[in-house]
Amino acid sequence: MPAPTIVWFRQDLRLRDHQALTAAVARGGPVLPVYTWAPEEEGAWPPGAASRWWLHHSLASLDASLQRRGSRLLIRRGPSLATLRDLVRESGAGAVTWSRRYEPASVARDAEIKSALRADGVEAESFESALLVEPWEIRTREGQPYKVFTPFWRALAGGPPPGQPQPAPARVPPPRAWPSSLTLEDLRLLPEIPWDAGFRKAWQPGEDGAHAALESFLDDGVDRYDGARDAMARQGTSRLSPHLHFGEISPREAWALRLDAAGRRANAATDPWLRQIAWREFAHHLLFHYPRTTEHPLRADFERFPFLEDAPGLRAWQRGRTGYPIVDAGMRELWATGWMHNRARMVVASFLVKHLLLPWQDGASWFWDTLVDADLANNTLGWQWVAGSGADAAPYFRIFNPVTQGEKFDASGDYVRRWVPEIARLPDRFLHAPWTAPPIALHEAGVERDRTYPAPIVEHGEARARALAALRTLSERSSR
DNA sequence: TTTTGAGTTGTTCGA
DNA sequence: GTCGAACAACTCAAA
Repeated sequence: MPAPTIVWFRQDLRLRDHQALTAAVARGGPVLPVYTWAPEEEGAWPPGAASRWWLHHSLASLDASLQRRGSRLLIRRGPSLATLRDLVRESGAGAVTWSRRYEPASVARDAEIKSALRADGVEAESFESALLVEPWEIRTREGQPYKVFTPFWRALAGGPPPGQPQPAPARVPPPRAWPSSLTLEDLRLLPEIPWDAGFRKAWQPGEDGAHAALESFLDDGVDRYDGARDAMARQGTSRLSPHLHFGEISPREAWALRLDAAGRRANAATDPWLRQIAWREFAHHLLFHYPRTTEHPLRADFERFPFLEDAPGLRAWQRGRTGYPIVDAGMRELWATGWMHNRARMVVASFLVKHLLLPWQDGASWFWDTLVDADLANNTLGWQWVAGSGADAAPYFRIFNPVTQGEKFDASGDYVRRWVPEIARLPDRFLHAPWTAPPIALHEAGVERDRTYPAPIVEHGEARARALAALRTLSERSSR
């Protein structure tokens, strides 16, 4: 009987299309699936509260899936290397397998663990899992990583199609005796104050939930995606991001399942939804190649962008009390459900960086703590893109007008009414700009300026001019 | 090497 | 109401 193999789970909480698991099963001996909780190894970015909530439920789901296949999930606390060594010793395991991660802290840690285990005489093997293509496999002709999405996308869509996803193993052979394990509750991932009621209604973490979400989107939403994804009140998006982040479904599965109405594989070059999957891919590749960008702007001149300090402004933004209904609706959706519509993310991010002139890093930190899909690569790319300091950055003049955005993408007002109920009775034409409503309309809607709902904390025209002036300081000084 | 065209998601202003 | 141009200059990627 071959020695046991340890499968070290991290952000790959699934059984399907899982090469590290498949390889472990193929070795023929018992398999020990383990999760090690080691937030201190995530550098400056240990999982936030919303992520921990998701993680708890996803681990529970993974354990249940393993139990249906004759196995279970071991849970331990880090440090990861010491924990894996303990398990090797306790079980007599001859090998450890895992799925690669690409964030700066993980890359360094995993390399260390791999060489330490090998030095111990234990086989250690990592597998691809989270991406369609490894970050070092796509390069420009110059051999550099892509910094512009469109050519990256052409290279990805024009390259060989991603491999076929593998099925889950029918059975995961257990060891004769299980080593000790913590319980999931021991990790204390769930909030002590029960703020998660909205989360439970909105989400089903775990591999089954991921496939349910994908299938309902493929049945129902994907063909309308291009037109519908911008409407904030509708479920026009796939809502797959947290499932992808935790690896409950692999991008290869998403890619492979994407069939057009006639049942053919969708065309990678033209499918708008596959393009979004490619953005995720792009973000991960960029973070791998430019690990400093979690804190530092990719474009160095933005180091001296004249951001302000404004604690009350930041707090108003976080709490959804800026006086701009579409901004406040987004921020409150985030707080209540751990998620925000993508269009709303752009609007609130632009508002923080351009209207309030607050550092994008402040926004990134808040999103990190509050999003269930908080993902270092996506978060970094998104914020730098909005700030104008990143790859393929928004042109300097792209400053969202929160009123126009609201009128365009929440024309019915359903989104604002849902998340900012105190102004719900305002007529549509004032809903996105309550300060323009005449006193009688406010009165009839039961809105009292500054008491029911705040007046705008900055005036759009002034804020826009101020942001443009701040951006101009960069080009002035650099051209000298 | 040099040149050329392009670059996710916008807004405003004036005709 | 609709439309097109202007809004910095720069960097990237490929020819």
